[in-house]
Amino acid sequence: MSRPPIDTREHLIAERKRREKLSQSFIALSAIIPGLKKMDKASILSDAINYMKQLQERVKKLEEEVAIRTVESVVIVKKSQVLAFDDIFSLDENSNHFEQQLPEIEARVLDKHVLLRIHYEKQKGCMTEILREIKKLNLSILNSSVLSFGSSILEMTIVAQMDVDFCMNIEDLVKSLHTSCVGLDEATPCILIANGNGSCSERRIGLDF
Amino acid sequence: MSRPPIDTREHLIAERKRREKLSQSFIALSAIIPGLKKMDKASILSDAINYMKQLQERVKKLEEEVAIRTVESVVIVKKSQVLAFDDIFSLDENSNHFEQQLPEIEARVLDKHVLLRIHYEKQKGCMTEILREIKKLNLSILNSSVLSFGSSILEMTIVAQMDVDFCMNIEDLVKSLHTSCVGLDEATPCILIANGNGSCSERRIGLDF
DNA sequence: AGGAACACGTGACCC
DNA sequence: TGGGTCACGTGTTCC
Repeated sequence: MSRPPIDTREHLIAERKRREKLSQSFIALSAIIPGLKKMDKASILSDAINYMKQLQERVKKLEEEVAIRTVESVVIVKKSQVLAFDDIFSLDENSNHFEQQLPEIEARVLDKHVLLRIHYEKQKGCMTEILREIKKLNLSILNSSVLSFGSSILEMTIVAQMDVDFCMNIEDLVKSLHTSCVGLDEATPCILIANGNGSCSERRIGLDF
Repeated sequence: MSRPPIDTREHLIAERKRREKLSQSFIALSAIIPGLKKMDKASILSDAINYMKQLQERVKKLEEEVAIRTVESVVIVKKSQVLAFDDIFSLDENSNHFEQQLPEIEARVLDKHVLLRIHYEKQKGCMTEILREIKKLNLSILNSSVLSFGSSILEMTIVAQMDVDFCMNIEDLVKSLHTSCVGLDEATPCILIANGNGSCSERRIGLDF
């Protein structure tokens, strides 16, 4: 208490500066709050609080959503393929460079079901071979579809159920199928079946599906 | 100017209340700003401003990312997704969050052929509606497949041929179909058809496929 | 009118 | 010791 009022002038202008600074901050704050009608300090503060809480919740929700979408999106594509995606965009979309990264395999799991999608180059008997590989992995095929895309590409979609002794994780499943698909490029034993009408049909050995 | 200082008391306590209210607001504001060290008013305000701007930018970026992940397909994968792939494997693969990001649409082109893959939640009539949308876009459907995945998800694969007047790029095609799929969530006109045997079947209006 | 909001100058307090 | 911050009471202005 009791100080000599010598520096009252300095104190005065210092306090003015401080107030001015605070006022500017209030204005700056009000400027970034959307939909602010009342511009008095109390309103600015309370609206800032509400708006900030809204933003925080929104960020939280969006982050959760992005995390979810990150996990789910594309599920498991091989890194070697993924890294090649950048090149795709520099190319003409109508050109068919897709084959160069085939086969492309994607898997996703829902409870005991597995959805497999295999995009690959047509080869004789490859479809049955793949189904066979899937069965080997303790998956029971529920239904499947094979669509021809262009003249040389197949789009195969399979829904399968995990058998009780299925124990692979999804990544290994994809890797295993990928290996199997690539292995099809090498010679695989075939036999020719006489159809009785004079023609022949090709058939793989040991097919049980 | 110059008012009789009759009501100075009321004025005094009113001003006190006002100040108290402002102080409380400052405290409340400071409470929701993370990492705030200095608690003086100037710091609270400026930190609030900075933090709020950060939040706004973050929301904007996250929204963009979610939009990208929603609209874009696996083929048209953005780099931001690709870079996140490493994280996928550290998460629980068996959780089924898939429904939350549906529909997922993928398109790829090969000469005049288009391969469409639509992964989405089952809804009455959605399949025919989607086929109809595809036709609207000047695409002739060559063949299609619908597989049920789990109890509520459909995996639809379609190969279509571009009509002579097809002129969309692949990205717009995906966006357009996405919009259509999302639109199916809202009410779409249906009529009930008497089957003659006393039962009824639901049918969409205006189907031409 | 009379309530509400503001800026001001000042005394006190704290590193 | 000062530079920075605060709360206070007051005068003024606006609706």
